[in-house]
Amino acid sequence: MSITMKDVALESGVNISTVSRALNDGRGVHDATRRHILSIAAKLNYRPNRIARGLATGRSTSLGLIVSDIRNPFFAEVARGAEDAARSAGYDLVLCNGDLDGDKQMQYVRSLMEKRVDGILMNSVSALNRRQQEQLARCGVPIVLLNRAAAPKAFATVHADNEAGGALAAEFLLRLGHRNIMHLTGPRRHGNLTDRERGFVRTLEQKTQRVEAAVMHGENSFYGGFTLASKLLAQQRRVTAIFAGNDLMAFGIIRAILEAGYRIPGDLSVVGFDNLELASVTHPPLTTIHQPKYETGRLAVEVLLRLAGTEKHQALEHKVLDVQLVERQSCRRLSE
Amino acid sequence: MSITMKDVALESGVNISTVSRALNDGRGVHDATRRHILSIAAKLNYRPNRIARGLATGRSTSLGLIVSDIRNPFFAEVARGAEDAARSAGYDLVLCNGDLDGDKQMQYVRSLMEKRVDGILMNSVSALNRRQQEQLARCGVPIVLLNRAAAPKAFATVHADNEAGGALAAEFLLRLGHRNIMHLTGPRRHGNLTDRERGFVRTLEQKTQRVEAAVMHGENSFYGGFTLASKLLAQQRRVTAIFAGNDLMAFGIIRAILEAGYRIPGDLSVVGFDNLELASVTHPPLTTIHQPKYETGRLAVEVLLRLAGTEKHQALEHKVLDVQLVERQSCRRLSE
DNA sequence: CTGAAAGCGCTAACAG
DNA sequence: CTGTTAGCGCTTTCAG
Repeated sequence: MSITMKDVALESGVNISTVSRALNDGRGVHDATRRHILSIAAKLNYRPNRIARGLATGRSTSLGLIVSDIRNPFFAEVARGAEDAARSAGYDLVLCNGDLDGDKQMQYVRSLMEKRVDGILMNSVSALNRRQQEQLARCGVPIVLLNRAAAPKAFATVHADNEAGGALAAEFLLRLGHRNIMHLTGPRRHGNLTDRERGFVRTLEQKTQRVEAAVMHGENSFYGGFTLASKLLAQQRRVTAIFAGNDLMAFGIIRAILEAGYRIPGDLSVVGFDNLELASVTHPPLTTIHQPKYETGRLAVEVLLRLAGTEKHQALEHKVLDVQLVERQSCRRLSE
Repeated sequence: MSITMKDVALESGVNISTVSRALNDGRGVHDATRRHILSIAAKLNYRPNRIARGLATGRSTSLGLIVSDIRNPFFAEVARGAEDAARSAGYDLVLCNGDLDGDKQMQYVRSLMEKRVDGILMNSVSALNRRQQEQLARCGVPIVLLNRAAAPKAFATVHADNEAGGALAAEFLLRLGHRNIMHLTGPRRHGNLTDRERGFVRTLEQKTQRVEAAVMHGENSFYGGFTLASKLLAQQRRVTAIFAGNDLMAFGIIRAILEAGYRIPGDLSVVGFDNLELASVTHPPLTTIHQPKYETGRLAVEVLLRLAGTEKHQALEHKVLDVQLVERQSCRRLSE
């Protein structure tokens, strides 16, 4: 079929193992023979078969990336960072959409392990039950998570400081004079969103007594935000500001508010989380908490590759990235 | 290290090849022995090594997906469709970001071929020069493109009817009474965008004589749209409507218009292309040409898998998917 | 510095 | 229906 090392060896008049050495590090091969072999390989247009190489070495030079849904712009950004980092290290990335479904995620993990990936980057394990998490923890492949781990010693993690971000949002809204604030977010027990919620609620509670803050949980998506906000507006509660679990939900919230005939920030202020590129395209442009998404993906594979290098998959790193408030035009100062 | 077929064979008291048969189709194995082997395999928690399998069979059960940039929501949607289809056929998807860069794309192709992927899904080949395209055409792996092929006999294709979409946009704007229309789009010679432009311009030209239509080319991104529109507005030309190459650019255009103090659709109408989920979140909601993105990805993988099945990679299919106008609130009828 | 040889884990004839 | 036997293409000791 295609050109193999054997062909190159035959043509070069050397042994196949010499070809192997020449083509890899090149160490321990006479410089002249190495150059000769290289030129023959080029002439024959030799292409290594990485899958054979993988069988022999036990490594596949590929990584798995399991995100909830690549259509979520946050994950797309992370994926890009991850792919760039993987690629520049010679690895490639297998994309998986876990849909926040424990069984589906485990299927992906199994499939990736059968392909002998050298590491797995995972969105979150909060959709997995106890048994699944343990199974994952001792699967023999390094894993890094994109949210805070429940069990810090089981997995490495790389994520933004979600709790601080939630606190930032709360402080900002309080500073503007808001006292009736809702938090519309995704499902309970969703790693990162839960941390944001905690930071937000805690700050509200400790900063002042006469604050009404309530949380509504829904689907983590554009439609989830839309639905939640529609429900809220129908209740006619006196709310002056909304903190969304993320920008995607904020977009849905904005849409619902505008469709209901209210104005932003005139009637309602809203702040998001993520700082997606499109956060500046809404009307009004969205005030939001910025987190370094691309960087998260990049860092996560760097950590992963470091783990994949060592024999012991220990020395788990836990990187937390800074967040910051990006003030645009979706919030207003409340008159006394 | 891990459990292999040999272990299962030893434990079951049969030959390794019987294990192989039992674990695969199961044909030609006595039902009782098969069940026995399966139970042993389960007990031992046996996991097949797909990379060894790949070496033996010559197939890897994985596909490559090369898109410009997964952060482009259009590609994210396509990728999701592709991944779902691949997964349900037992294949997995290797993600690559080609960045519209010919050399980078070819590097990806080479890397994918070294991993012996069974097929490649590619955004476009218009960034490749003649030599690269030919090289690609005879690389021995089935390829399907996501835009109209310059050489229809070299690659299979799956894409929306971009030319019809461009025509649709033109007809719509003309029907509303617009006569001074600009088309702001991405780089020249960008497969799909070029087709849209052609349909748009052709329709304008043949429907009426006294129409001014001009095209401005820029970067295919949010910022590209923003920049182009800013430039246009600075020129003070009398334009009443803008057709954007796609929604992402339309978002940038909208942002620029609003920032310059104009109103949509009061001062300027704009229509996009793609119908991204977020097209309904802008203010005003964007009128756009819908194309089936998820479906495109799904179909493309199906075509690819069909090609991967046959020995001869011929019988190239060319699927064109319908588009349609989605009227929202970013366009107005011109008073006489 | 180079060659010979064993083997990674699985499949696929070919016999029996 | 099952066992034997070659490999798939490459790496990696171990000798020379």
